[in-house]
Amino acid sequence: MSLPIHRPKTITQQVNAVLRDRIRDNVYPPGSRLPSESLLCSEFRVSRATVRTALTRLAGEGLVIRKQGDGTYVNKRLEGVQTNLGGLWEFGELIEKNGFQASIQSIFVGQRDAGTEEASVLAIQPGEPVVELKRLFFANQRPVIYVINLIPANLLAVPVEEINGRLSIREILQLYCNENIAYALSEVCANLANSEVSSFLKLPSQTPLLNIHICFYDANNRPIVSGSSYYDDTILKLRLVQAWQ
Amino acid sequence: MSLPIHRPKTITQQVNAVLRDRIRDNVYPPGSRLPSESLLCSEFRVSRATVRTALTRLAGEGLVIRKQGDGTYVNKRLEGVQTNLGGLWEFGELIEKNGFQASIQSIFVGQRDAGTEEASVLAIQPGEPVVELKRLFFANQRPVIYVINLIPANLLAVPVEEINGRLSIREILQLYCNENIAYALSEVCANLANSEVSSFLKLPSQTPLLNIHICFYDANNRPIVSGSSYYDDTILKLRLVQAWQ
DNA sequence: CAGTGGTCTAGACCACAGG
DNA sequence: CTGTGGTCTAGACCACTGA
Repeated sequence: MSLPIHRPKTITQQVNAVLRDRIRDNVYPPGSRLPSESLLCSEFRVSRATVRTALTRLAGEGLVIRKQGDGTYVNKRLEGVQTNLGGLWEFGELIEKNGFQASIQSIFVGQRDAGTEEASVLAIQPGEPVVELKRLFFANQRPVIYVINLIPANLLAVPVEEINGRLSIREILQLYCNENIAYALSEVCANLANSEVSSFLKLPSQTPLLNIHICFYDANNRPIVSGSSYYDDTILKLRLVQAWQ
Repeated sequence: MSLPIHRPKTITQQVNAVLRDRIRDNVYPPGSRLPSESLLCSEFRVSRATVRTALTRLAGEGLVIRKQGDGTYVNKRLEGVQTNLGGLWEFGELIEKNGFQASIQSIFVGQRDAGTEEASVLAIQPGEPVVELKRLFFANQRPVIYVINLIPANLLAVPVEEINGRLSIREILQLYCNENIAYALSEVCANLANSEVSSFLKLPSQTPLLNIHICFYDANNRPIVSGSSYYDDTILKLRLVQAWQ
């Protein structure tokens, strides 16, 4: 097993988390102005650069809006559902942000040989073994996302049988492969549901669905997982916030 | 007319631009290691914080990958098409990144009264006037994106007739409204083409299309434009890079 | 081990918004 | 005018990687 190294959070992360909690708990209500950066510095006993790094991240997620010469304000438009881009593949989070209760069903976990196209995405040879995960995500007991993931089998540090199919992809990679995601390339398409997908999602076939292909890479630029997911966007809204510049 | 204030670029932006150019021009080829941060500091005669800010931005776009204890590398997987999220609404850029020649046709620019739902998105009263822009984007003379934008008419500083329908939304807002975008909320859906859309895009109706709704806000949290765009994703790929954490 | 990027500090000056 | 956020500097120490 991998050793779960305890890595204490950095000061910046702690400040970020405190501010995020205060916004969530309405200590800083929507639309209100946050304490000035220098006030936060003295409260947390940290330098201004640290506070600014934390605030920059919140602003990048659209949680706060900064106005030069004025102050930093809580964005009041995010009370409803929303998602930052990074959470695009944390489906549980996505479902709960939409106001539903999330659950996962593992449909298949097993090993097979990679096809030609699959192999090329994962930068392995066709026929090399891959671990396949097919999973279904539910929002309030209703199936909403169907996902297929492929991991090159040689990355796996444990037998296939030990994989818990209900963990997030990030957790699976960390626990079973000792790998961390550095970046991801994804492609968004609109497709009609095929029979496999429509049966799992309990939809009429030929329903238009969002289909997102993704490939995750580690810091060595090696592909570590590919994924293909099908959304029923009538139930689950795919909403993004983007800060500008 | 608005006054085009000349704002000299910050040092960070200049460093960022130089590094970006060098990567584009293969001074730093794909996969190669960049000079260390301290080397870049002495080359540009700036502090390390400045260099790091510039590199952090490049890393966030996935252009480079940083490895602690090792170095910063040019991501070799971005040679082909790709798009960062911010560019999602710079359609010309998107089309050219896909390797096509981009052109714009302005189909309609005019004023009308807002409907109920439109008014609620733009935080105005139903029946208040809005400026509507309908535009078609071409990739190599072939229509690929159809967009409808709505701007509250009271934001406009010039008569509707003066609007150049071939500018980007960002430019239109800056030139004619003196507004800058602070953030955007968007929603991605898979829809079947209706008759209006399918005729413009020259597609059979009932084709599945990507449909992206967006609303841009300024720093005062006021909605300044809404938009609805339809992609033919068989021609134009919607690809995103996301850095992780 | 030496060199890299990751984090953090304590200052400084600026542009800008508000009263 | 005062106070805000925006930018920048010159240091410091740490964690990590590769040879």
